[in-house]
Amino acid sequence: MGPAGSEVWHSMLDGTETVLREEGYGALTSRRVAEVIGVKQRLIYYYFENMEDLIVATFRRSAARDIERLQESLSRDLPLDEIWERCVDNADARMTAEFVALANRIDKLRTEVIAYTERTRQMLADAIDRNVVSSDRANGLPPVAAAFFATSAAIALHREAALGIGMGHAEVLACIRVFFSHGKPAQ
Amino acid sequence: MGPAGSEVWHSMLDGTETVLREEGYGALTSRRVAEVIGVKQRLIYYYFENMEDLIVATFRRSAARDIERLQESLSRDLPLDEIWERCVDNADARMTAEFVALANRIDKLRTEVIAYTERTRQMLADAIDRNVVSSDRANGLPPVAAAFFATSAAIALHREAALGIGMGHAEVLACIRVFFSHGKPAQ
DNA sequence: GTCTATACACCGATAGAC
DNA sequence: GTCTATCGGTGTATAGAC
Repeated sequence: MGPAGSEVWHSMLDGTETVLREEGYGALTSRRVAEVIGVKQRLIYYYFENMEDLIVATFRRSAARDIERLQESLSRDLPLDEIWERCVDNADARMTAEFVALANRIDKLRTEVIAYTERTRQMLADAIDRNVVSSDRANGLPPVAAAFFATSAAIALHREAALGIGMGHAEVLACIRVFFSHGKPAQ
Repeated sequence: MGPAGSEVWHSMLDGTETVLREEGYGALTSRRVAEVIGVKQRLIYYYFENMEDLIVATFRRSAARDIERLQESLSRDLPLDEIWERCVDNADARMTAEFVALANRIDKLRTEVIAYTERTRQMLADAIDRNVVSSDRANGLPPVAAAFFATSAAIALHREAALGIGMGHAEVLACIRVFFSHGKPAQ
């Protein structure tokens, strides 16, 4: 077994991300990852016991980075609209969708995806709760629902944009910006 | 080539839907579809030139049914909340997500998915426009954005439920019900 | 119309040289 | 650590009997 955390190890995770993002999980094979990063297929199995382990490791690294970045945004008490910008501009939305699809048949990955989803939803809901003025809450939109709508919209926006659909996107972005700009300015 | 519209032809589309819904597009193979409907794999290629044709035919039939059902709901001037119930209770939401994933790599399918998405969004937006009272529109939620939020939320609800995530779902459903129950009663 | 049988490509994973 | 070579399985798609 090759060393986890080494340069080659990281490049294998990079290759996995690239294939997932650009070609989807149907193209995610050990041969394809090896080709993308310029090594021989056999080497994948020196660093990982099997493909599932490689996939789980890739998601773990990606999720850890995401949560770290989100925490950093929140700790600096950024205005909500900036947090939203970081969510929707996240180029990994397509990749995340592929991970979710894979989670339906890889048990170890499902556990990770569930934990990541619930963790980030709670973080986003807490941030909304701390920052959104009460008039918005009077509209009957609890923070956790706002977090859900925002992330599900972000995912759908990316998915449709990838297909070439733009209908209603401008209106949706405008609505979310208005909602998130109702946050109190950083104390 | 076997006759399109025959009993066997329809059962092949049924099998494709079943596999997509229950196992995802990673499991969608000619062998699997044949097994599910109880015929030999060779027969698939008597009725369809290749797998892509089978997939496109399946989506076409499913989309046509969806639009017909939506039209029927709208023509009877059902209250909005009933239309929403039909959307979110639609057992095909999982299947639709798999079609979208497939559309990223099957050109003929992408065209169909785009047309279907834009058509149903317009229909839903029009229905909202006709039925939602003006106080809701004053909140800054254009009909097309409401249609987008509702469908993206419905998709995310199904996707997360399939993984075993339920966080915030009750709040989201309550919000949508409240919004849609603001519709005027059928004239 | 439906079948058996099969060609060929590519998959995950492993043996073993260097 | 990285390689060549290969096994068994499974995918799409086709040949040809009945």
